[in-house]
Amino acid sequence: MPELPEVETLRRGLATTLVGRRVTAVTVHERRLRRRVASSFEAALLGRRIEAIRRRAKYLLLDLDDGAVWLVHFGMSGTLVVLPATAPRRVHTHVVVAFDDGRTLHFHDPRRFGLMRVGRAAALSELDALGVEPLEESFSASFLHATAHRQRRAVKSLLMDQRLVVGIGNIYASEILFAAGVRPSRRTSRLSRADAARIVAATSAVLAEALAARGSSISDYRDERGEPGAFQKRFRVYERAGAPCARCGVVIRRTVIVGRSAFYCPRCQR
DNA sequence: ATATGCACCTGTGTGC
DNA sequence: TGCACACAGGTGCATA
Repeated sequence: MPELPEVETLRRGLATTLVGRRVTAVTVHERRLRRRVASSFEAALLGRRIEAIRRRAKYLLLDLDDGAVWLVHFGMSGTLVVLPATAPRRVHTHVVVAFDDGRTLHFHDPRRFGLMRVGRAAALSELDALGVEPLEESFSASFLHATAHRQRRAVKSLLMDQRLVVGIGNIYASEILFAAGVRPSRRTSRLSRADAARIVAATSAVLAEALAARGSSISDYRDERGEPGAFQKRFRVYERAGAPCARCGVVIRRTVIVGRSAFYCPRCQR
């Protein structure tokens, strides 16, 4: 579910309520997530204080006062919501963590593609092979062009490859390529330096706009207060197959690239 | 080494 | 109404 704008929105919201709070209870109702929740999970969290909350790629990292990190990934359908201690858990609420101010954090994930574990930062292998952050300067036109030039796959698959650049998933890949005027099926080997520059500029513009809208809510995504984002109202191409392009009026198309839907305007994107 | 396919899950919408 | 099927904000492992 969440891509960078959704995870970052959650990070900001959770930071204001959870930093400084101490864990008073941990209940795991279902251990079968993408990886089995370790039997040591509860003990690793119990009694710890949250010192900071960071984001890397689509992962949330909660720094604990003993130096360990509580790592969360949301898969396709995961959410984290802050609720009163009395709130009932839902069918797919798999983990409930209580804090010393009486609030609880519910991890809800119907499809169970999410991840929840605690470990030393250096031992969290999920973070090892991640690429550059798309809103940092290291994601530059020269970097993208050089990387793209060495490969010949569809550019959309490159933008979604977390080993190169992180945080961009299926929604934002289509939206970024529309903003850049590049067709998602374009071979990376045929990207010009100017194309790369437009993709980098479009990436920061689209992600910034999505962050300002507090992310996209199609079905599952909610922020830490249970509120949906608003960027789905501003989709230019995603899930708009058959509708007219807002820029030129031509009908938006859907195609499949590496097994995922891609949406584009056949006139605005070449 | 690099690129694709498929598996992991549940829920929802569509068409017969 | 029931059923089959396609599809959904992701990722990691097997396979070509």
